[in-house]
Formats: sequence, C-alpha cells, structure tokens
Amino acid sequence: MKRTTYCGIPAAVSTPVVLVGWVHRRRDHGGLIFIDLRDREGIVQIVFDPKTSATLHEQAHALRPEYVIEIQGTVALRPVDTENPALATGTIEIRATNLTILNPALTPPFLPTDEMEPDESLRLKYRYLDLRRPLMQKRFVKRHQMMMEIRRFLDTRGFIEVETPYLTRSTPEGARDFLVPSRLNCGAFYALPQSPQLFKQTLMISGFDRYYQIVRCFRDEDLRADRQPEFTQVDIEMSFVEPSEIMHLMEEMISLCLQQVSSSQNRQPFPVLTYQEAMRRFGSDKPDLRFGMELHDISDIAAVCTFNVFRQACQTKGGRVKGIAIPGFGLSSRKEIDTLVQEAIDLGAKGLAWMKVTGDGVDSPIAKFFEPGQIRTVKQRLAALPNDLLIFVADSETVTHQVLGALRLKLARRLNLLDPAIYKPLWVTDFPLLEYDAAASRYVAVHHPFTAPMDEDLPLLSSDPLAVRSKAYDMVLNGTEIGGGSIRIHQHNLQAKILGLLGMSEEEARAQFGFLLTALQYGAPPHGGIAQ
RNA sequence: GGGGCCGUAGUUCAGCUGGUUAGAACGCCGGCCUGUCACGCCGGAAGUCGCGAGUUCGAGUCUCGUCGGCCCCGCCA
Repeated sequence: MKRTTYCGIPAAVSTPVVLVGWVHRRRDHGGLIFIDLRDREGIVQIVFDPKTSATLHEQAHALRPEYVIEIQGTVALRPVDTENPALATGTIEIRATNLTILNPALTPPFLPTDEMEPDESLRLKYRYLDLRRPLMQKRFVKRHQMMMEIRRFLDTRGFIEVETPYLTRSTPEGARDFLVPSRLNCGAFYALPQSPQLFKQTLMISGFDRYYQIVRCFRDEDLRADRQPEFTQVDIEMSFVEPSEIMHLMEEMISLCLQQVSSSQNRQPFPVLTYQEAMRRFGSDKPDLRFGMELHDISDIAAVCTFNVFRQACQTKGGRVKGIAIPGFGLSSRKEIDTLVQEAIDLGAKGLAWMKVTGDGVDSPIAKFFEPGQIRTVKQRLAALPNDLLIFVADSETVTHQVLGALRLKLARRLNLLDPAIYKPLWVTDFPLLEYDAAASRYVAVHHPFTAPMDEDLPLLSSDPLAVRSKAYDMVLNGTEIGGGSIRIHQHNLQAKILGLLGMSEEEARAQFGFLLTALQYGAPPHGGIAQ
C-alpha cells in the first residue's frame, strides 16, 4: 500500500495513482459504477467499467458507504459534458484497475454528509462519524491554521511561550473551580485553573517581559450553547506597557485570524467605546455593531409631558426614559406588539410604551399625552421613519438599558439583521473597577482583583469606590466578548488596599494571595495583558 | 437554583378538536439500468409513539410522575 496522493488533490492526467479513503457515495448503474472516494482533502470520482475488467466490476458491487478501500487506477479527464463544477476534482476521474477492501463498515446510523445534522447526542456517540463530515474537517483545519498564525505572529513580536501548572491551588473570587482529589495529601484537593492569571503575573515579575500561552482553562459553571466547562484561550502578558500597546497588538492578531474566516479585510484600528457610551447607546457592554437601532434618551421631553408613568420615572433619582426605533415594525398587528410588551415585562420592565410612526405623526395610545412639537422632537431624536415602531422604557437607568439592550438584540434576530458573514470588532474600555454585591454586602471586582484603577480615579477609592474606573479593556465581536484584559496592579500597597475593599481582612489576603503580595515587593515591573 | 421547548422507523420530521391498519423523505435490502454525481425506475423490510401511572368505551394525541435531550435566565473575576 503506497498512497500516491490525497483524493481531494487532483493528480496529473494519465498518471497512475494509488488512493485510499472512505466510500462517500456509490452510484451503481448496473453497467458503470461510480464511487465518490473521500479523504480529509476532499472527494474524487472513481469509475468501474465492466469493459476494463469484469471481475473488478463485480467486486465493486459489494462496496457500501464508509467502506475503507484502496484503489489503483489512472487519472483521466472526464468525457465532455460530464464534468462536475461542484467538485474541486470535477474535471477528472480515476479509472480503477484494482480494488482492495481494507475494511468493510456496518451501515452507519447517519451518513457523514453535510446535508443533514442529526441530534447532538447522536453526533457525540458516533463522534468519529460526525468528524468525518467535510464541514467538521474544514473547521478543524481552520482552527489549526489560526493557531499556527497566532504562534508565528507572537513569536515574531518577541513573545515566549511558557506552560503553567494545571494542578494548582484554589483562588477565591470568580468561577467555581474543578477539584481533583490528592492521593498524597488525603482529603485535600487540587484546583484546575480558571485561567493562568497569577502564573503569568509571576512570569512578569520574573522578568520574562513578554509571555504567551495557548492554554486550557477550566470553569465549573453552568453551560450555554457557546460555553463549555473547558476551553482554550490565547493568554498574553507584557511588561512596561500601556493599554493601547496591548490593544494594537491584539488588533493585528485578531485581524490575522479574521482573514482566515472571512475574505473582507478588517480596518484597523478597531473602534473604541467607553463602557459608559456602550451602555448609553446600546444598553450593553458588548454591543453588536452589525446593525443600528441605538437607544436614545428622551427623559427631557418625558419629564414635561402629561404621561404620569414617564414623569414619575424622570422624577425618581436615576430614572430615565429611553427608546429605540424598530424599522418596519410599525406595521405589526396589535397582537405582535402585545407580545413585545410582554417580553419587555419578562426582561424586568414595568411596561413598554410604543408609537407607530405614520406618514405625518404617530399612532399610539400615549400620543395624547404629548404636544405635537414634542412628538416631532421624539421622532427626530430616534431618527424615526414611516412604518417604524418606537418603543420606550421608563425606569432606572440600569433597567432601561438592560431591557432595551435585550430587546434590541431580540428584534435584530427577528428582523434578520445579524449577518454571520459580517465581522464588527470593537473595544470597550473604562469599565468600573468595582460593583456592589448586595447579596454578599461587599464590593466585587468587575474584571478581577488584580486590575489597576485609573490613576486619576485613585483618590475616589476611599470616597466613592463605585465611581473608580479601571484600566481594563474587552474586545467585542458581533455582540460577543472575545477577549478581555487589563493593566495589573504592580504595587504592593495598592493591591493590599483593593483586597481590603473587596472585604478581605489582612489575614485572609495573606492566606489567599500572600504569594503575590510578597512578590510585588521584590521588584515587580508594571505589566498587563489579555486573554482572548 | 429557576423557566421554556422537544422525545414517533436507522436518521430528519409530519401526525388536526382523542376515533378504524401511525405516515413522508433520506438511509437500508432485492431487482432493472453504461456517464452518473444528493443518479434514476420498480418492489420490500423496518415502530414497546422514551418509560410508568391515570382519565376515557377508546390515548401517539389529555393529566400527573419519571428519565433523557436542547435552549434561556441566574452564574461564568
């Protein structure tokens, strides 16, 4: 057995070839038998002609899907008008001269074609059949190519790949750890790392200057369609850097990756939104920029209209009235709008006010509470067009953003505005350093406890901790956070102070993070990084 | 921790307000077929309707329980 080429890679016409692979499909004409032979590189058509060899043709009758076979034959141009443009090898075929069945196969529970996708549990039970599908093989290859690009790119930029331990110590904060029982210390457990955060900071303190790792992370949390308990991330840390240096580096790296999956060139640099602006305009800290439907504040008008719900919301401290214009949705039936109102209530709103935009004005149960001029201003501010539906939420700023942000996404999905072929990356910066956890009655870190506060906000740490912004940045792509990082705290005193704000006593801090606190006192360089 | 949807042939699914023998497509088996390529044509086999109980003259269909799957909220520094 000496394979001369892959099925998917056409060989020169009239050369003898030896091919091995899986029977993808058979087309038995009684006379001629065609076999599509598949390997990881693609598919090629094999022809068994009774005129070439009656016994060989007889043998080929036995072939069934997923048999593993070896074919000896000759590459030939297909007869005129029998070329198959859908196939990369569609201009040629292999005239078989010899057939060896290397291994027959049972009738598989599903055929490894891309046309139909069986239930996921069945795909996993017969994972090897699932992974034979050309689509799955393409994905694996794509992933491999991305990893190669990333390694090559980071190497040229002077990064050193370092491995860090998997059997490690549990850290408080963050996700639940996976635990591994220890045989040597009976009753004690290792924790699998949620991320190599402390290790990479240690490497910076050691002077490695630029580290990266393509590393597995483990988080024992509930799953989602796009969330697995173990996943791989590109982990990066650099010394003596500003956020902008890390962000530009990542833009280059991600652009290289996007080139692998999309033909369109991404313009660098990526747009940057502050957290505040992202929330204000999109009601989300990971906005999907593939479509508009931005949030607009009409609190000033709402405060002086005669609609009590709006006025009261504006009179409440921190209250807001905001709205979005949904293109074409003004033609919806009353029932469809009622459904939308219920969805808003399920998302936490007290209700949902709406206006159908007509040619000259609006059609709305709340129109009577507004002066014509006020309605004109509202329409103008939401950039409303005829047949749009305007929806409004009146509540605290938090609830308003949350509800409208979620509705914006739901409606975009319903209106088919989420084109999977378009990639809209951006940065979100200026996150708050801390948020208040009412249940635990203490502050918790928004990013993680090692994130550095912005220098100009340092005085606020004592007076108004929730107002402190951090040197953190998230990369967002099409509404998904695909990377996040920060400049870290490299000063012992500041780190101790933050741990204190998080409700940790000095003893606790020493017990949990003593190693880091000590290390910061032995010449820790300023550093920061990201995990994608 | 909470919520929604789904379990019917090997697979993907249909099956109406409960009603006679539970269907389709693909796949599988047999036959025919020398230029097909998701080949075509003819014929055939294939089902504990996830499981258990209940309501009913009668349950794939309704109710309760249970098991399994998918999705969402919480959670995921």
